[in-house]
Amino acid sequence: MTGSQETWLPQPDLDAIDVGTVLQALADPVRLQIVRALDAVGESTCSALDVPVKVSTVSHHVHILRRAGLVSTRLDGTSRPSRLRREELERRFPGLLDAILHAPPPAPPREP
Amino acid sequence: MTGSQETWLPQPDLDAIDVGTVLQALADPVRLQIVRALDAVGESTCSALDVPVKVSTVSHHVHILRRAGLVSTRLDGTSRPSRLRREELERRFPGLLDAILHAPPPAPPREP
DNA sequence: CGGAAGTTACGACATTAATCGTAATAGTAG
DNA sequence: CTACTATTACGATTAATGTCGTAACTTCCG
Repeated sequence: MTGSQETWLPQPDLDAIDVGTVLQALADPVRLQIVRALDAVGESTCSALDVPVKVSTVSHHVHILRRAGLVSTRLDGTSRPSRLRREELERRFPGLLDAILHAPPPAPPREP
Repeated sequence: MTGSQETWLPQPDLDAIDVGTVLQALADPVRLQIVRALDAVGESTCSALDVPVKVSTVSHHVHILRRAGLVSTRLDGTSRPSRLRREELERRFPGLLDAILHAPPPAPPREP
């Protein structure tokens, strides 16, 4: 049919992931920024992400996100674009990802 | 009427709290355990919580949770019982606390 | 086949954070 | 007023973790 036959980097079964692992993965500001960026663009490689750290560090963070079950990475030639595991996460932790991604930004401190 | 006149430890305005701060506070296993315990019993002091660390460490973790806007602490004589800021958290981050507290435990790895 | 580009694994360094023991503080009962 | 209890602030130690530079690896294209 489609003949897509895509290959993916090995990723954990979400049922075996504890919610604490997910929270720990999302605790880092850079990783949260990566998750938000992936939510916005849908799919991206490490080098294409606009984050204030070096590419090798981005790769490290994406690796942690993948181990925590948050993203899946596709093999496409020399490129390895990653995306959020939306549907699976919604089934495993209903409402969690949405609650985090749609959280309103903090109000600035009141100035006199 | 009731004349309760309760006093509380200073706590931040939830509107000024970033979701990243909340996630970072919940990232530690001990703190997540504390939050679950408070969810179960409603209110508790540091020394009454059943966690595998010393009381001074529990106090440290509760302090972090309070700074992150997750718990509020009441002054009651020599006792300082803390509780979750449920309603406020629900208004600030709808669905977040429930998603975390009601997350199903991980499935054990398949054994042959 | 060989050069070029993108990605990640590896090792090292710096920073952060968790934990504990002890001391200081505040309230309560006798 | 004094002894006792509960809590937290403080300082020190140890364990994690984020960051980077470099090298190795894979794929694509001429």
